[in-house]
Amino acid sequence: MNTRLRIAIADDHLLFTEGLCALLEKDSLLDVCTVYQDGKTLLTQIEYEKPDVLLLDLKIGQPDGLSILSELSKRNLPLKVIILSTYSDTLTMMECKRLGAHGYLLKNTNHDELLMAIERVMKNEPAFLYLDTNHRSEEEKFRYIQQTWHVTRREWEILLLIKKQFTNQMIAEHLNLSVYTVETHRKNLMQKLAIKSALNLHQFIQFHEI
Amino acid sequence: MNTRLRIAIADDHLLFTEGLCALLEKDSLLDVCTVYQDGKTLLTQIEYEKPDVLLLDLKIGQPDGLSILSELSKRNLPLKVIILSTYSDTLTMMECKRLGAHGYLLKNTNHDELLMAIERVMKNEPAFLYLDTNHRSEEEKFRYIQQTWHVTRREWEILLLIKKQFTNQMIAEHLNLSVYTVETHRKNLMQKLAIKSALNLHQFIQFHEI
DNA sequence: GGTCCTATACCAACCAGTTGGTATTTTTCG
DNA sequence: CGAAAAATACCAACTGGTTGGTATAGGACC
Repeated sequence: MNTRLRIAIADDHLLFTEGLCALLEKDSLLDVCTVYQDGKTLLTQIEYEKPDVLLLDLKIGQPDGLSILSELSKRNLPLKVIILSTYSDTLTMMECKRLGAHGYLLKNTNHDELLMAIERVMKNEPAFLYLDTNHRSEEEKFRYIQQTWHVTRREWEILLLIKKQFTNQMIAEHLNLSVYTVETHRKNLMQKLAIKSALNLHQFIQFHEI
Repeated sequence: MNTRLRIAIADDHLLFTEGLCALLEKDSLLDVCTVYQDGKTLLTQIEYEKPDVLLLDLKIGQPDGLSILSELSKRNLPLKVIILSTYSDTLTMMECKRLGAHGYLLKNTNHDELLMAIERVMKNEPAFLYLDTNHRSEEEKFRYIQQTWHVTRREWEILLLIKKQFTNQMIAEHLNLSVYTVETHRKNLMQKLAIKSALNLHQFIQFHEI
């Protein structure tokens, strides 16, 4: 059987969904079967539509994206859910993964990355932003992290040492810096990554397989 | 093809390996093909012996267990490695997992658990002490953790709250205790689990899927 | 009744990271 | 060259966890 993949979109911004439809249907292997503009419709109708992949905007209403995700997971349907979000917020991403999402993309992603993500989830591989790439080189990882969160080279170096459970003091000695400098880098890192504690920073590192 | 599984044992205590052989060969599906008494012999001969499963004592010498593990991982053989260790030390366990071990058992495990672990790794499932059981109930998890590390009921409760990133202050309020009491419980927990920092405690929680 | 375990509580000193500033130098790039 | 970004450095106040103590009350088990 070689029928076209059935894609559903859940987003309450018509202009966005229309654009996305046009984009996706250029691909002869994809078929956008439905657009849901609210959560309630989605939850009542998705079992009749039976899409293969759902592109779900987290900010959809009634109920919200996370509730939908958790409800869909409970139903155990043969459905891959890819979250489309505007925020590159790791904790949200982790929550989505925990609730059973198969992928997580930023809305400023491009056509190719979306297709790749769809391809990946259909092969049962995770498609979480950068998470799906633990085979990339350090340098490639850095470039991705840099592009997404505007992390600088030095901050990246420090991130690698934090990963190794170095304290600020140890990092300072290792890089021949003042502890104050390390504090500053760390502070800036946390601001850029929207992270609130050392623990969350470690979770970020683990999640992104840095 | 339904040939017997070929098991290799690497341990420098003859009495232990002999006992283990006898135990394993009672099972008609298993065949202990080799016993290695040092790391060097293991590394030179294992590719000729081609066992399906290696039961590796971490404390074997020349080179030590962790080096062997890392070397074997690099060679990318069709071989499952189950670590046999005397210590229920989570950090070592995590290190073994990172270095590519497929399982990790304590030497005081029993025949059944060993067979189960072998079965699991042959199905490509991890067999790490308690890790392989995220389908068990909270209560079963507690009993296992309790038996392995002598964690008390109250300490367990507090562990569950630490997992949720509650601070000591929040835990105290939640359980109507003094912060001091929570500190004490936490202190005892860390002593029992041989853990040195809040971060390691969280790693323990994640590793054991508490 | 005595011992052991568990749970509770307290304390001071300490360590590490966090926050919200300021400020200077060096590098990069148009 | 000049502006912006990056890297460096400093500081005080604060939060939260860690260490190494002590101590008491209530059950459980022998």
